[in-house]
Amino acid sequence: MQTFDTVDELHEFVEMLLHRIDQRYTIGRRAVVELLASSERPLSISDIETRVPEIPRSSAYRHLSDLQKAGVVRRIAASDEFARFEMAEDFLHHHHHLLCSSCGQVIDVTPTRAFERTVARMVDELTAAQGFRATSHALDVIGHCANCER
Amino acid sequence: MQTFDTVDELHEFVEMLLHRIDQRYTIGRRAVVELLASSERPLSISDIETRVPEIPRSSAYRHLSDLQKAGVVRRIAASDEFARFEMAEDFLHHHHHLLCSSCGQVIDVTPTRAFERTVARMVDELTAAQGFRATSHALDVIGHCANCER
DNA sequence: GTTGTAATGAGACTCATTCTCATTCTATCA
DNA sequence: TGATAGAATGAGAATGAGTCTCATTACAAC
Repeated sequence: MQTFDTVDELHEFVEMLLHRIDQRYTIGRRAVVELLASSERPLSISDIETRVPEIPRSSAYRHLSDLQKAGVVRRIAASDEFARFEMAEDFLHHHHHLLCSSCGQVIDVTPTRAFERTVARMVDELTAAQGFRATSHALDVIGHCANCER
Repeated sequence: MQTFDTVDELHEFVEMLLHRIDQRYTIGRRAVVELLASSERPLSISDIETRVPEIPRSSAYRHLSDLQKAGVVRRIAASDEFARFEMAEDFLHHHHHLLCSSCGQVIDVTPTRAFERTVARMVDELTAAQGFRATSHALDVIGHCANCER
């Protein structure tokens, strides 16, 4: 996992990942990265539109898709109909998601080491029999967030 | 978990769940349930359309949504753009999913008891701090299926 | 500065999913 | 058994998230 002391280091690393796939690190992409990196939780397109209204929708989608290809950003399918985006795990601690099935909110939670060791072992078992090569995993807990739970 | 010795018992249970929410168990819904219950893997709408062409798309969607409300069916967001459907876990063993990010295929896998005990404990820890009430969880393993892996 | 290529913005387009509404079924009760 | 009211259905229109196109703009390299 990478850690970044300064925002500049973050941007440098992103730039490197983009360069790998022959992409430039432009103003618009930088704005998206800055927003996602400073956000506590995964953001939907409309969240992004609200907070950075000067980026048009089509560009936002394109930036996210390019950043995803570069391994900077991760797309997650929530329990409601729209996708959400967050920084890839190289930029964050490995974590899982609590999905509120009432309001669609997504909350990040960090697992213990012990748990992740168990998960990794289990994933190996599960996939080996199927000839499946795992690249990542996600544990989603579905339920109701504190707000919706009353 | 329910187990069903005969198809009739399955249908009886589904009917009960539908009645709870004042819904009838009609021919169309029965056909959808029979298809999902006999399928090895989660099905997309176009899978369903192919195998039961006499059910129109709009009705299939409505049946699935009604059956989901009744707790008979579960909708899963795969890595590609379309949703897939399978019987709810009361009708199946508790299981997790391998998602192929190349072809979108979804494979069901059954975890060991030990693993699920660990998961349950972990889920409790994670959610308690957030005031989140968990109703279920899903472990998705993302990677490439045997077919796409060459 | 020029030039070739990549990135962007605006809006058209696609297509999975949902909605509408006229028609058909079905449970219930006379 | 028939009548009737409410529920379910089918066909197609509508919605809207996400993608694509293409004319314009920015940028890197010389």
